[in-house]
Amino acid sequence: MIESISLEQSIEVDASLLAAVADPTRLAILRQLTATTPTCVCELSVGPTIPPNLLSYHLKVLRDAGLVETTRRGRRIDYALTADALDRLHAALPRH
Amino acid sequence: MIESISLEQSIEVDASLLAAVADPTRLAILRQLTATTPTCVCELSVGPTIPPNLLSYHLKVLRDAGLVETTRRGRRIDYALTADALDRLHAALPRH
DNA sequence: AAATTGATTCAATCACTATTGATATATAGC
DNA sequence: GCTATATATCAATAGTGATTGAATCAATTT
Repeated sequence: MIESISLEQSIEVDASLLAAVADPTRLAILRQLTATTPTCVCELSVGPTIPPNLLSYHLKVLRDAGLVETTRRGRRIDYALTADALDRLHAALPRH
Repeated sequence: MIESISLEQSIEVDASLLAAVADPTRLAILRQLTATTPTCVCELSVGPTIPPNLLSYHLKVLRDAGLVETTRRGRRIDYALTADALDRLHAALPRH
């Protein structure tokens, strides 16, 4: 199977994983969840005045990337990092 | 100095650093430079048929992010990772 | 069961980034 | 000096992602 010149599958996957965190709002969310997890959406403070629907959008991007997962608690929804989130992110970057 | 709710400076900086590598072409370049550095532009193979000016554009994004640096060798221009490129990238991600 | 709270979804717009095509610059060889 | 090679820059377009505003859904409270 000749694969020499084309972009490998893992590159596309890794690049889109990195894209999921290459945004100030989402990186802030990720850091906050790394520090204290799980955290309900209402307690995430990632900026002066980020509207709830925009926060929802960014959380969805992180969910779709498999970096966070949710559990409902009453009317709250708690967000937590997935088990392999940080490993997968670091693995996407080259290491010397 | 009250800083509680706003996005910290480092978040914006780190997010844009990650954005520089959150692209399949640039991630491929970065990996190739990690493996064999320095490498002249003409020897970078990051896709089936990437036009030279597009490659130039992506290299400029990496240069502007301070991730790569150049040295001229005849009519060639060699690209190499900067000394702290990989450290800065990993530092931008949270670690458990 | 109506009202409230916490969060998501949808459609539309705005903003940014990647790509293309053409032109320019620098070095080397003839 | 002219031509060819290697790379970069510029302007325009296309494509993608973030933001906004309105509407919806689910769980709780009264």
